[in-house]
Amino acid sequence: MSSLTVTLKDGSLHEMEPGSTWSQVAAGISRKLGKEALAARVDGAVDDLQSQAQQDRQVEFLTFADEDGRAVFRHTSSHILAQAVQRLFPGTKLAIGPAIADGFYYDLDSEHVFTNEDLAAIEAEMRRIVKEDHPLVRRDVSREEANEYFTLRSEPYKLELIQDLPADVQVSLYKQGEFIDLCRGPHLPSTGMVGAVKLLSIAGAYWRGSEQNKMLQRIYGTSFPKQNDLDEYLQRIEDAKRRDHRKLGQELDLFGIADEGPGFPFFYPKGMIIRNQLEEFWRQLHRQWGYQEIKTPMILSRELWERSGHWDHYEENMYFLKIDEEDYAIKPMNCPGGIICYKRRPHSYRELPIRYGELGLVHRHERSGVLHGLMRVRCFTQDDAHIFMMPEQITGEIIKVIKLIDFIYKTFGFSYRMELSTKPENAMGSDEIWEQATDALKQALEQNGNAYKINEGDGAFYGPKIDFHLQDTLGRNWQCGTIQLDFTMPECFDITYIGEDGEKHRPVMIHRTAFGSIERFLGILTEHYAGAFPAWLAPVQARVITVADRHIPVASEVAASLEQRDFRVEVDDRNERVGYKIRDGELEKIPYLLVVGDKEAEAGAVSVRKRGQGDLGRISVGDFAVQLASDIAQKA
RNA sequence: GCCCACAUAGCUCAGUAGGUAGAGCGUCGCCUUGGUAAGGCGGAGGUCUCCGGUUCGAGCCCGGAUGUGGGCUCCA
Repeated sequence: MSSLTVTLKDGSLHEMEPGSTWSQVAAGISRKLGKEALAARVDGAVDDLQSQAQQDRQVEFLTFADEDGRAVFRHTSSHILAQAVQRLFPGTKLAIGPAIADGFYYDLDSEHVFTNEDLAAIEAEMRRIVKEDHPLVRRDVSREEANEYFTLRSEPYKLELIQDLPADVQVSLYKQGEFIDLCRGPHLPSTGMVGAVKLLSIAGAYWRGSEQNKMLQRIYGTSFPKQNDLDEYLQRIEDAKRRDHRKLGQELDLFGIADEGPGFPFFYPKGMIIRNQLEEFWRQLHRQWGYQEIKTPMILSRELWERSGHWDHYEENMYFLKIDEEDYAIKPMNCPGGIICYKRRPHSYRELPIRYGELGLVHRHERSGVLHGLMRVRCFTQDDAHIFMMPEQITGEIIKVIKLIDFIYKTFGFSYRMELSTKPENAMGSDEIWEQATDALKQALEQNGNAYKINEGDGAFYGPKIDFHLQDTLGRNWQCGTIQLDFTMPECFDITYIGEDGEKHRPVMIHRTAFGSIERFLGILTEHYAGAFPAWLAPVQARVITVADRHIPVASEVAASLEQRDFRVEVDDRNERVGYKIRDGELEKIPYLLVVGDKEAEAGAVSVRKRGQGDLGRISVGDFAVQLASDIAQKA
């Protein structure tokens, strides 16, 4: 019988025996690939290595280095988790157990409340299953057979899943040892390939993500081919914890949240310096980019919020109050205030676009369970702006905003991705207007050459939006910047401009932020820099350290001279040894420590110690000032 | 809001069989005047988150509230 031919990733052809599996094909290519391959991508679709190889296919072998390969690896890990749980806790009902970014989870329903001690036991059982090295065997079955099986096993969630599978989907089961799960696959050939597993946490999760449904118990875990990789990953998690902005905010005395104000952050003097630097940077940039700054009131009348649509569409996030028997609301957004500014007098088309920037403090009611340090709070300062323009200015203006936001993120070295959110259920305005606005955003993105993902139904109630998502050190994404295009509010507030023709016309609005929220951005920055803020942001840029008490006058002179040049300087004249004060300064992550003793006093110099780099030697105060100024100018 | 866990000095944490609280760091005082990541000695500092219960007696056991953490849901 003649051999079969498949095309490999690099375009080369590979001959193989009829009836061989992808696994055998991989092994035939190289020993290494045979060992490392986890799954095969056949004509674009990921398949089991155990599947029979077929003639004339494009095949690519996936290893742990591939995202899809990792997903298969983790998916099999989640089956092992479920198997272990059912061995130790018979009667536990299984919901779903997918692979996620850095691991996997399984949602379980059990009378038993799982504890951390249970996790250790389950983990041990998982290792046993790995050691037992069960092959995973796929079997396609009829719906009737699947229903029968899971009815017999009393697995209500599986039955519900089967019922909701589209009619044309083949139902399949995967078996490993005594354990059988409903699963589309693909899977590793055998449980023995899962080298190292670790269960990380237990959390509640609603069945199918809906609060209407029962709360299940979710066990999170991760797995790697080698113990070493797992250890490295766990180390990374530890490092990330050390960078947690809540911890650093406390340690560096920057900001915090008191029990007296859940979700309402406090900024201490040092945190305030960073904040003010960010805001100064923002103001300077926005002046350059043609924005004018405004400030609008925190409390405005019910009538205004009814008109803007917030009263109907945003009520559950708002705080209300009465003044002299009249209803008022604390602003959850700055836009109505910006519109009132625009409306204070008529505008000519010659003035447009008008860009009103506002660092506006907004309050939003967030559910108690979602609060998280500075990242998720109940009051925050949006670096907002409202741009009023003619319809023909839309694309150009949106591209400008994208460029401005890009410039800001690059200043901090952040990577980000963009998402376009479309009309939500709870929306104002007609479908036509939404389509027009959404198309305008798409056009700007495409014209500017930006890649983006579409997020159906996630727009603001008044318009579609482009969101910017930054990635933090834990790999979490934070929504920061946003650009929202709005045809609705100009209508609600009946705002106009006088056109070339002398008639009134309706302007279009952009709502946008770059930082998103100063608070969240500062939280992200704190983690990004691990608290070691660059000199332009650092609360203390240099600290002068005295060697002995007799150097206090010289140290004060050095500090005064630097302060005169507008640097943020402190003197540590405590009666302690140099080593002690150095250690303190390093722990406080101060960019420069300047040691002043006899030698420096005599030479009119300072010994410079740069954060993380150690002693750089003696230079004059003037030279140091030049160096620091250069760091600040470069935002380095 | 929901599930689970946690809440002890300014901070980080011990407190093991219920018998009216401990350490390190920080702070204050004294000694030391020391050259690049912690000198020495001493002192002060706590209604053990709050409310209620069990008990002769509660930091510890029980119930509730509040807050925090990990998630779910929701968002900048």
